[in-house]
Amino acid sequence: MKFDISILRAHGIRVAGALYDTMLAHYVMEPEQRHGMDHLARTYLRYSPIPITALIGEKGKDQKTMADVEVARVAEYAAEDADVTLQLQAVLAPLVRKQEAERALAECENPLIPVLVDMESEGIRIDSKALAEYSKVLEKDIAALEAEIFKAAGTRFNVSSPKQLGEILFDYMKIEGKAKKTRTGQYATNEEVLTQLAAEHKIAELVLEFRNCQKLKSTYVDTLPEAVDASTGRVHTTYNQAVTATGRMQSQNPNLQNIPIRSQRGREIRRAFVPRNNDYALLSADYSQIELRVAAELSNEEALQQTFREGRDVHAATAARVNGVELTAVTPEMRRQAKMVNFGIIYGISAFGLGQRLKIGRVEAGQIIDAYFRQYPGIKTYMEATIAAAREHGFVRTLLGRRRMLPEIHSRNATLRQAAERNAINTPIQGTAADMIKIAMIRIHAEFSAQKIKSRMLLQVHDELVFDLCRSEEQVVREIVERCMRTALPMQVPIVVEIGVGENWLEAH
DNA sequence: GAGGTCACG
DNA sequence: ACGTACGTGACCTCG
Repeated sequence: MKFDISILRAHGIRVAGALYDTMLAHYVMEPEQRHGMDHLARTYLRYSPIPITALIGEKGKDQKTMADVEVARVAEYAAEDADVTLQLQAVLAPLVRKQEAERALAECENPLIPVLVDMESEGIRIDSKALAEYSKVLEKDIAALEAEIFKAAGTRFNVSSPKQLGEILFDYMKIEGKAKKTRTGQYATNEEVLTQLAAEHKIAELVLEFRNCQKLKSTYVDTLPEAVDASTGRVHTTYNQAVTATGRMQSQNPNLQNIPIRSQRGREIRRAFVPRNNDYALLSADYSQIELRVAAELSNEEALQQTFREGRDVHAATAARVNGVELTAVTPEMRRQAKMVNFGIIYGISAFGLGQRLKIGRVEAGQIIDAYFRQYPGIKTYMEATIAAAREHGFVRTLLGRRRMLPEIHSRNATLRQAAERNAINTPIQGTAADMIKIAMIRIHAEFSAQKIKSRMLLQVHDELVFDLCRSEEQVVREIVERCMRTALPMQVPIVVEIGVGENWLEAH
């Protein structure tokens, strides 16, 4: 457990119990300290005989304010020797109020706690047999690739060691004069470098494929079956709800938010995520282009909003505008560039960064950005206003009021300062999308309970929710999930949710 | 435990 | 001259 109990002592608080209010921690503690608290709080809730509603406060008649909730806590805690939470509340609640973060706390984070408790307890079923077979396939591929690599190199070495690989490629084989170095002076052998080399040198291609197989095997195929809980037969991840800088969640031990999908070899792993039994299927619900829609909303950029209202392909529409051509004249290359620019906007664009991604010069990238800002002036205004606000206050907020402090915004070091400026632009966008899906999760969970739905929410992957779908409930579950996700936050821009159902996670997409 | 790499949104 | 696209977690090597 990473949590350091000294934080309690620092506040002059006697340590008598473990429970703590996750979200209060979010606003006043460092990430390292929050991490442990977050886990402790939910572990406690899962095993506590005290009703959850008593711990987190029930919306309703006589529990309307935070102070009211405290009354309920006092009663429950009187029987326990657990005054830590209470005493911390006294110290921290005024801080939350001072930060005007009560909405994020009351509407989002606190009610989310029991939802996550249920999701973690529920777990997800995986097909360990299928993974074991896939492991054998990968093992053979890896052995064959390794043999070919040794042949191409003319020597044996540890292909998994970036240091050894770099020395073989650039010193022993001398395949390239101008080898890139990493920060520490070692040869860089990452995907970008190897892809460059692959055109001329077969060995680079082989190493990329070796790495791909090795990654899939060691991180997913061999590891997931080991994570199956002996008593439930399912994989139970741990979610941290209040650790990241933006308000997104994390999944760990194992991380179920980075299961492969982009490569053909990788996406096969999703076939091994299966429903609990034959009466169930998996349902996946995705927000479409959520961060770009949030950006259009926050910036009040009329043209971008209009594109979404008309339900058009936003990247193609952007390409048409920026290039000054008809929609029908947009080439795939133009669309690809426009997509990169749209992503760049969300990340807090820079000419250098865009140029690198598009493999074009900084000046040319700058011209594309200028053209973009001419077409979408609201985006430009929004970026400037956001940075100005960050400078004034030292922080930025999401729609719900979640804060991110940005002390580096005043740094004399340009690199640090510019990074803070990109954070200022990105955080309200990424964080508001995070607020939105969290609220959707709370409402879906509530409606499932009220209607005694047997289907269960299993996973959250930032803009996607995955459910064990009881087949007889398909219609009603589709309706609840789509509506709760679409309407979680009131927005001018239409929110679109795409839903798929299948025999496994891959087919549900 | 740091560094490098790579899986995801 | 420098050097960034934003947010994460896990695995492997190596000192």
